[in-house]
Amino acid sequence: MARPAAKHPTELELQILHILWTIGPANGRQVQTELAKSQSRELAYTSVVTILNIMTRKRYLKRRKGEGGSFIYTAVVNEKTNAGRMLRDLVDRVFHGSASALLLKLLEDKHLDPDELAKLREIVDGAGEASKERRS
Amino acid sequence: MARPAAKHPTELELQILHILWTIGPANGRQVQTELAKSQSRELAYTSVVTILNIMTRKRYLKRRKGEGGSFIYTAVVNEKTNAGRMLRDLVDRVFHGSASALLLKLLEDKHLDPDELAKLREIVDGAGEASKERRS
DNA sequence: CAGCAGCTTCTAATTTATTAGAAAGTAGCA
DNA sequence: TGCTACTTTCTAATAAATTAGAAGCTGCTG
Repeated sequence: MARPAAKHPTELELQILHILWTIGPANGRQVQTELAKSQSRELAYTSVVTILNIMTRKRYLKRRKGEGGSFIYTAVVNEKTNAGRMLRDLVDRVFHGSASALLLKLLEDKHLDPDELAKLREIVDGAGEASKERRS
Repeated sequence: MARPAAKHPTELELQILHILWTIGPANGRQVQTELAKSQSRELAYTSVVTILNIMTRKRYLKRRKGEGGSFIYTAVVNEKTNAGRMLRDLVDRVFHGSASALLLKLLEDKHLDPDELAKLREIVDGAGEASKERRS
């Protein structure tokens, strides 16, 4: 028993999912173009299709015949759902199940850009108000 | 060019790091025992040592000769630093750089246990207060 | 000193992930 | 209809991750 199958999409798979979440159902050629454009990842067409088929086997995608004869791939996994799963996994594996530890880390992160920090404070203020409401 | 080296410790490596962060410097035998205990992962001694050496090569650990003749392994990477790195990576790769999106997801997570939720609110309240201070 | 109990290092097997060429199929057009 | 420009599928190679046995070294102990 070597290497268990990964619980989450791999890096390349995530990039492809991101493309499909963004532009919607697409064929291999479009995915290849988008990969080259956004991710600066120059892959041969057959490489892209190989990954798409593996992702279909893993049930990350489904495919159907399109007009032009080529397959159209659609993301089966939902972006939000996936993000939630991966976040929960990080909480479990890296923060030992403590969401609050993660939040503290998030707030102390020096690499956060000011805009994001402001937005974070807004959310945090809002949630603070909301919980004050509930308490009174 | 197949498979680039992983940017972060793999699952098994993370479990081992966790052990060393918890009990401090340890030899292969101790790590094996702890793995079997906490992670329900029964690995042969030589398997554990192989991983420890790979982790040493990757600069995750350093090792020195101990009294009993066996090597003592020490974590080089810091737990907080690593958690921060992995968190930032998740923000980038899964939440497209938006820490606030991650926070919203964290707050809406139905799988959070009540204790953690309470702690989250506390932090969020505190941060809310703090930012109110700064504004006044 | 011989042997054993322990360690390290070497070697190797398996699976996943990544990459891509070769071969085979298909549909439109000259 | 035969060529061409696509497509898909098959095959394969490489690297990392995981697992572990075989071989070799070392220091006690009877």
